[in-house]
Amino acid sequence: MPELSEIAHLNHCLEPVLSGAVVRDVTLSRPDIVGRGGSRSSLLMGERIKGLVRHGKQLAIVSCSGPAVCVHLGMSGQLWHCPAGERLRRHDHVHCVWHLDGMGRLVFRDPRRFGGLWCFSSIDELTAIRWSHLGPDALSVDARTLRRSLAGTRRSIKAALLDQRLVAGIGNIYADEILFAARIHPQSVATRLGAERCRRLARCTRRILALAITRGGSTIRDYVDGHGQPGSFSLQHQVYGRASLPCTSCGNPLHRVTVAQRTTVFCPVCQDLF
DNA sequence: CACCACCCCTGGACGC
DNA sequence: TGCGTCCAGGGGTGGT
Repeated sequence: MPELSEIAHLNHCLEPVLSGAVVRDVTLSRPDIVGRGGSRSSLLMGERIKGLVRHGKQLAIVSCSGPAVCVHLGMSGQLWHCPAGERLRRHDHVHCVWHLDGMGRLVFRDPRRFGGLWCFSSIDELTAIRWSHLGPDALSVDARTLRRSLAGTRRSIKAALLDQRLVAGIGNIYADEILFAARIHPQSVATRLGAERCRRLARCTRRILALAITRGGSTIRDYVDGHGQPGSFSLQHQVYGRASLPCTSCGNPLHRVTVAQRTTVFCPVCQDLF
């Protein structure tokens, strides 16, 4: 389940490999995964790749002459580089393959098809159309911005953190991990967090995500990085997937509730309700 | 406008 | 072993 950390790690893995590569051909096995009426020809065919740009959970592949493709991995999406001469590790659910001139292939695979590709004439157009409604990137979110965002909503803090319009990049796994680190109950009303707790929340958000990036992201089921390697942050999850197991801090059993239609695990002792 | 329920989809876990 | 059922969740949509 790729979130910001997984996409950031992907960015680091793929950028050196893709920068300067020329897209010789594109195989689009499932045209319906391309949004905005895009087609095979609008997927950077013949373009030289300039670099990658990430915002939240989304990654843009930007070409030197302008056109850009936005990649969203959704729930089960994978994007990896297959070096020249190597065979694809998996063929099932591979929806798009970019054949790079002398540089192997870039592969997009997404079994559940919650992800997709979107074509734009430039990174500016992509930013204006697709990213304009997203909040600031969670990796560098500051307390003041976070507090301003939270002040305008009466939802639970967990629901607010998952809302990409307020902060971009936090998914279900890291929302729980961040709230545990900040010792805030997920069902706390967002507006009731004062300045001090917003500072703590912003600090924990940046720290947890940055730590996860250094570990190569979480591995839950499908996730692999740009080289096809699984991440290792799941070994460090304090609450996610640990319902009824002892809290790593106080030893009491962790609780499981549903918040904003998402499974939520927290420690009722360590995390205060506001 | 704010918020919530529902839906899309498939693979894996689990029970019988 | 094999089959049926349930669950996971990002984000779009439509209803309240």
